[in-house]
Amino acid sequence: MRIMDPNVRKEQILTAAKKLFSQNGYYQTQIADIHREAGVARGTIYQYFKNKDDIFETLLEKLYSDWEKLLLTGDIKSNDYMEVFRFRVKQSFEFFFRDPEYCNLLLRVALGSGQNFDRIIERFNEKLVHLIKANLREAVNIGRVRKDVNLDLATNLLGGALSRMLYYYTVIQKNAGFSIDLDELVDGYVNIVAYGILAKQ
Amino acid sequence: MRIMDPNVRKEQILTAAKKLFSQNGYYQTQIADIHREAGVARGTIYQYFKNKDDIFETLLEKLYSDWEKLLLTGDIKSNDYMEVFRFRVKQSFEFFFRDPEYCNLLLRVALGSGQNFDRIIERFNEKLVHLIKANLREAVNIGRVRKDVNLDLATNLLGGALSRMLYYYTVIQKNAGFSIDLDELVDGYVNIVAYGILAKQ
Amino acid sequence: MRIMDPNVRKEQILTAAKKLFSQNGYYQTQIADIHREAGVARGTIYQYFKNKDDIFETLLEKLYSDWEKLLLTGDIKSNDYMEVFRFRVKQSFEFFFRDPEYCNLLLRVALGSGQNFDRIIERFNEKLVHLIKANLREAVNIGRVRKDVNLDLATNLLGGALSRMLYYYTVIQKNAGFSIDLDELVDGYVNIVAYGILAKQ
Amino acid sequence: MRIMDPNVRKEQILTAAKKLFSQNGYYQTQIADIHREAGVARGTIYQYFKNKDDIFETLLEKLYSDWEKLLLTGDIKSNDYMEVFRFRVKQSFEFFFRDPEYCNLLLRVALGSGQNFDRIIERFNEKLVHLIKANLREAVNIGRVRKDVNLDLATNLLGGALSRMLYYYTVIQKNAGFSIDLDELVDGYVNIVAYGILAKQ
DNA sequence: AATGAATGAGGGTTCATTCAT
DNA sequence: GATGAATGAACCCTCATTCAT
Repeated sequence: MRIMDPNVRKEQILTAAKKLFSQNGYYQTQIADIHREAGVARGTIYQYFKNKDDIFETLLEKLYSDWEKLLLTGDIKSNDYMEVFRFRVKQSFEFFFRDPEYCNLLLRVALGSGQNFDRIIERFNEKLVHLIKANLREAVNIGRVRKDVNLDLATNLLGGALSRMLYYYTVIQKNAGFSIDLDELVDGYVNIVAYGILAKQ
Repeated sequence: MRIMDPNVRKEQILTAAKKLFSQNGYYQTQIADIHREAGVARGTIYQYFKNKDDIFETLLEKLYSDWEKLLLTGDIKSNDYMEVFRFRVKQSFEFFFRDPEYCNLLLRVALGSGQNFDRIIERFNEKLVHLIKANLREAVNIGRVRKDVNLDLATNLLGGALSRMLYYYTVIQKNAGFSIDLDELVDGYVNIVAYGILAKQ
Repeated sequence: MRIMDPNVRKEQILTAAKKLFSQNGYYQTQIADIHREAGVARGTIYQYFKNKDDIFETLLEKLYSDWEKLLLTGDIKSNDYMEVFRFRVKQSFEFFFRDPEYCNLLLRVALGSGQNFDRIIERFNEKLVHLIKANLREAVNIGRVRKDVNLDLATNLLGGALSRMLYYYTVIQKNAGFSIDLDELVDGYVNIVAYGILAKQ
Repeated sequence: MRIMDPNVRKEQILTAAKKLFSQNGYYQTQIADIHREAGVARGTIYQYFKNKDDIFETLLEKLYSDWEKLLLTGDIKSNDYMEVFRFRVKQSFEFFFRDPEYCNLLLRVALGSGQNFDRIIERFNEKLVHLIKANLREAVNIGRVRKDVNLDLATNLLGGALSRMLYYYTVIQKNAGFSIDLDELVDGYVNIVAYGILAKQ
């Protein structure tokens, strides 16, 4: 029994929980697993978290606020809409590449864990949608994006494509041991989204 | 309750299960809920299914085979690659519009239900990826699609965009009571994917 | 595993619970004790009762309704107020002599088990108080009881004396193996209450 | 928190415990509640008390010794048995009126807290019974009390009546905000016990 | 002496599955 | 085949107590 800085201890538990939730999902991760993985007594967990839900929510809240922070910082000054867009996309890739467990947690586990966490997921969604849609709208206004694109549709298309790529390249491929060139990915994404896949005639 | 045609009875159970799994997720749906919803005794369920997993898997297998059947039938003869692509996309929309519960089941519930069903999910994925990738490859070969697109990347991009749109328009919007013009959706999707979002300069 | 008439099974559980609650109190009786005593699986208990509280409450409700039934039946026709009073007192003694566990449950366990069951205890109290007080009031009106007795005070005095005697003679003495003459007890109680303890001068 | 006179600290804890035990009962009062209420660290409690039981027992012992002290002091010299009896009863009322929490603790909480404290409760009982019975016996001997009263029965009757009145007037009525005239209560009690409730014919 | 983080045995409850009817 | 009562492993959470600081 070693007394420890409460923040460190809390982090210790969260780290274990993140790993296990990400690996096995919410319902297939037991409190017993977490306390074992964290090297902490079972009861200790309940000094830092109200219950299992609370751990999971804390993880998601942290993910959300980290992401939000990222979006606020490191802004780019450019007049080219595509440049800005490219920057944002790269940021997201970097963010999730650094922490694939987060990626898995958000894009798979939380999504499928039932209505308990719908509210939180919704917050992510809204933020993402808002971000893309607002940018798109502006780009339409300045004539950079075609006037005939349906904003809602485009937003979902871009968002879905991004999510899937994040998931694929950070979770699936990385697990398989592939090394990936970030810039290549981002370029690939932006390119298709911008110009489509068709060859020029 | 009367004795009944085994197939009908099985269907009865599956229908109830689909509704509940889709609504509440795998772990938050109890056998008790299913038998109540199906109007069947608790024990009866175990005469048609080995266990809870089996029900869920059966549902997914059915979804898979229905989808496969769809892909085989109603083929289109056209020399235009985009025409074929458009046809396929519309098929998918139609398929999931007809049965939003399936859409939810596949795109949310199964995805987030842990490793138990990874194998099945993987089958879907492979099929979808193969479908898109094979088509893309051919399109590249015949010069319809740019040679510089990364096939893997494009596949994930197209697939992710499609999944998200399916989920958004069949589950989210439909619940909100919106009526949706299918052709508009498909056109929107194909258009962006083909030509990108940028305005011509 | 023997399937059994649900009412019998429920009674089986209640009987075990009554014994244990009465013996050891609410908090010191575990569900494990009850299912063992009842010769029933742990989970079975939850098919008949929502939770531990529910078992206890059911027991008290049953006690209450049995008692109520008793009070309604077997009425006596007599013009003598003391005769009626005597009859009621004897009824109560008989009731609790027949089931000392009930007596213990009500007069000790429920009373001391915290606010959870206050509402139910209160019901008993109100009924008892009402009963005594209403009778007293009438007896005052017809001039059988002194006009200068404070009704509230007398009610509590009579009730408290009765409770204590019930508890003493049904729980304590009976456990000690004494055999008791009911009529003697009732006479003793009524006599003191009616004429006091003082010798005539 | 500063280091403090051990007796003061102990008192601090006991005061908090008394309030909480009296309010919520033994099992529904947690050590956490007590240390919070006492404004003392959790561990500190265990420097003054062996365990939770010990706190409760200390409280009861204190109650017992306070009561004993009361019985020894302030004696009355009178040849009239009823005068002495009246004095004793008034003493008890005063004692519990001054400290309703004690009254609740003894008459409800301790009574219902299971066998752990039976021994202590028994001591109270014995003392009370002895007191009443001894006095009664003497009163019988000097011809003040009827020879035909059953001593055991009368003792329980008088004790039970007194307990209930104490509880009713110190806990229930006081909480309801009634102000009560002590002498009236005592007179009422003694009067009924002495002369009964019946009107003289 | 005082603190409060850490502990873990223990208890209530859930729920998939079995099986006597 | 159909039923639903019975089962008990499994899991979350509480809380009295300990002990390093």
